[in-house]
Amino acid sequence: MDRLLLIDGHSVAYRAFFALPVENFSTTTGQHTNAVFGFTSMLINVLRDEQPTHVAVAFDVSRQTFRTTEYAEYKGNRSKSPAEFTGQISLIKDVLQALGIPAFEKEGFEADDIIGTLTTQAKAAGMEVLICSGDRDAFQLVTDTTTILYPRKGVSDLVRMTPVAVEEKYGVTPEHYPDLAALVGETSDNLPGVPGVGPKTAAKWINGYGTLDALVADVENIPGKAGESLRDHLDDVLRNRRINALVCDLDLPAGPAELGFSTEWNRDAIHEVFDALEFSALRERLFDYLGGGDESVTAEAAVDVQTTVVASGGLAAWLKEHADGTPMGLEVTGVTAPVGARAEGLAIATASGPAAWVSVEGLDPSDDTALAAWLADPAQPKVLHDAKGQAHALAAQGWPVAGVAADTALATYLVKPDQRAYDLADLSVRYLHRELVSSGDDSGQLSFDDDGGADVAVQRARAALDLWAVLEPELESLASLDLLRDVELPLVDVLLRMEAVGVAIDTDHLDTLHAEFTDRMLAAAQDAYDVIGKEVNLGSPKQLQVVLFDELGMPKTKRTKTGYTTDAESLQSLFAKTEHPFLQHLLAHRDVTRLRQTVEGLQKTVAPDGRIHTTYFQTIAATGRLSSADPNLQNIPIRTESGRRIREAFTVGDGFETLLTADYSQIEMRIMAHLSEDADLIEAFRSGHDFHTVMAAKVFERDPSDIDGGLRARIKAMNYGLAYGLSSYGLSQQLGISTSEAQALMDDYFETFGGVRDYLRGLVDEARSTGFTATILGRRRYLPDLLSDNRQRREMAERMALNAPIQGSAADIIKVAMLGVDRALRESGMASRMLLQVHDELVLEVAPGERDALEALVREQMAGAADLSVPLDVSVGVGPTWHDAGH
DNA sequence: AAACAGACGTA
DNA sequence: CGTACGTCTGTTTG
Repeated sequence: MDRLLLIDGHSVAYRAFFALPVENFSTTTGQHTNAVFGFTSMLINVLRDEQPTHVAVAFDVSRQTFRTTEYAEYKGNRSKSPAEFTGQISLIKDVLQALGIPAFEKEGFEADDIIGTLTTQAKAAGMEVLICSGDRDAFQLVTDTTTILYPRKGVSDLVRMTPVAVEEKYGVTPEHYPDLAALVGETSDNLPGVPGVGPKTAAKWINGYGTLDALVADVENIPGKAGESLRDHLDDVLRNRRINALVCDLDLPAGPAELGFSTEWNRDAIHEVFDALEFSALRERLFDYLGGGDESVTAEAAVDVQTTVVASGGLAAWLKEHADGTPMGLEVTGVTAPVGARAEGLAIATASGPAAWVSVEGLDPSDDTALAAWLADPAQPKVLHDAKGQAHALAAQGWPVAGVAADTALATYLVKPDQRAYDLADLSVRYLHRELVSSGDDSGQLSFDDDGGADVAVQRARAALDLWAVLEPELESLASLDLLRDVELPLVDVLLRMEAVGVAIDTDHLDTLHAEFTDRMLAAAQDAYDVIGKEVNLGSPKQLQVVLFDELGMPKTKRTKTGYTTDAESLQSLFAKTEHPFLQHLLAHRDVTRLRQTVEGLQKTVAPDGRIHTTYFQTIAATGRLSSADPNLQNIPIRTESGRRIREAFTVGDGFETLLTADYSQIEMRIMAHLSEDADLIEAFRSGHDFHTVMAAKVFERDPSDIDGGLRARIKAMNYGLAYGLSSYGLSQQLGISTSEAQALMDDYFETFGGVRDYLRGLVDEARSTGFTATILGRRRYLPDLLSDNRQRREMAERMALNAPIQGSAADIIKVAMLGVDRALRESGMASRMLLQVHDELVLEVAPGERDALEALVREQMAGAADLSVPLDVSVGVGPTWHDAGH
């Protein structure tokens, strides 16, 4: 049967534009090509996977259509398309022309109308139709023979919208989809729907009445609030329905039968276009498809990989042949968490093509030995993506890893620290222009994985290796190669061991706390209910708002997106005004509920060894800090007495003498002193007296003995706020003083510490001109928003620019300290070990008899982690629990 | 079931 | 209207 593929060119190109970062797709002449790349990539995939016999692409011409005449605000919310996008549409048309695919456009109409018309004609001619569009209006065309390929995310993930799929998703048949859309509205087209009517209600109505017309005819009898709302907005609905109906009888220059698609291409034309776009990888994919037409062609074919599935007893020989001291990509599959880690398979890829897959199960003893030796050999460089988890898996099999020459997740993090995720498949597309076959492909019908993920793992191993080849010069040009090699990479091993060791937990103590907090929670809730005479869900801000502002008539607090805040600070101030006892019980309930939650969370994560093993993430925080998760041990309470009792549950483990904590005092202000070279600030630290008092004495020009608690508190708040880009408003809020007083305080402060003022100002200025900030170790953070027209974004970026070098340098320093402590511990042969890092604090477990030596070692390594113009002060505490060891 | 919002713990 | 995080609960959306 004939099969017609219709593509909404604008919609797909626009999706591609936002799915692929524009900065990674440009020609040497500076032409942006991300949208062209994404569009072409999708086109090739669909041609390959769907094998259409006829193809056409439809484009929008301009914004002016019969729809804007009907309703001037149609798509009125759409901002102008970005400058980088304009121009790419015409390049897409060049690609289409080279491929002999017709492009349609029609003045006054949208691409969807062209698609509607061609679909109608094709159906009449008995053709099967596939529509690729990100515009939901097209759903009305879906039938048994017309399917929409709707991009779910990015450009490679297409969902097949069949009649069943549409009905499953929206609860109505495709022909009624526009009825539903008319009721619900379409934000992207700026078509408001009926307020209070969502897809559920709309579907119920339409299915009840059969059609929108029947519903409208009986509109007077629709019950409830929703019915009233419908009557109030009936005109909108009818207008929406007129607008979202596709025109299916346009006069077009060609009909479906004339859209026959052939791969008898003019290869010269294709080469010319792809050369100009610098799409070498895509061209290969295109010609692979042309040449083979074979179902097994995958994107993998674009690189030359010869996978050997290593049979039992064959690994030693394979390694002997291929492990020649040049870097190899490694990917380990299995369980990669600190607890329960297990390696299932390993893929090893060489840069020249040969690759091996080996299954851990049933590994021959000679293979085991050879593999262990290769893994542990520092002279056999390995490149991994996100090595720590994989190293856990290998360690669990008794295979320690050495010679990790690069971790491409860490490398990318140093290049782009603001990205929250570093998925290898994404990076492969971005940097290598290569798609990886994904393992968890739920939409993909073809799964021919009899080697337990061999294909996927081998591709990933190779991708990591190739990615490093791209990233290494990039890091070099950023002067960040040392940071990777000397800090981030060696830190992986330190974190690995900290995670594996974990921290001992007194579970009985946690149980006691849980019982106690539960009692207090129930009591506080009962007290609160008694005051207002009924039970509400105290954990629901929505219900609380009803009680506080409607029923109790309290003054309104600060607005949130959905109402008024009920946060602790606001409840405190409400209590100050009203003295209503409900507020006290509510606050008490919040506090103790929170503590109980924290305890429960900890209880759930205690491993069979009686210890908690957190996971440290090294690529999350844009400033360079670590983060801790599952559980987060960097936010265990300390401020309140009850909270501190939770720290009593973190104890010294069996066979060890005590816990030791060591933290930097005022590290961020010290970094500021060093970087600003402000003489007074430096002197304040060198004096060795109470820092905030000395600072206050300088600002207020008094003797330190004349500084009272109030003055000290003001300067303390100022000191802390400084590196966050504190405003006079923020300072006034914090101190409970007027904005003008706060401003005066800031003025005095900056007059005293002119060097600090100049430094901070220079920081932002420099970041604005270079586009980034840098820490003492050269860790960058890019802040393009410093040039934003939007004031809020710009000011946010300015505060980030103030904070990033300070917070980031502190992160650099403690990372260096951790490496030093770890190295010194191993070199001295001590049995004590590092357990936790909490940004400026380290927690260690002291082996018997090592207490004094360990303290000296830790002090030396932490204080010596950076050479600043002020001393790096370290305070140390010792005790059987984290609470006792704290200070 | 997943995503978002609000709240709140740490440095 | 102060930076950087992670996690819980309730609520809305798909």
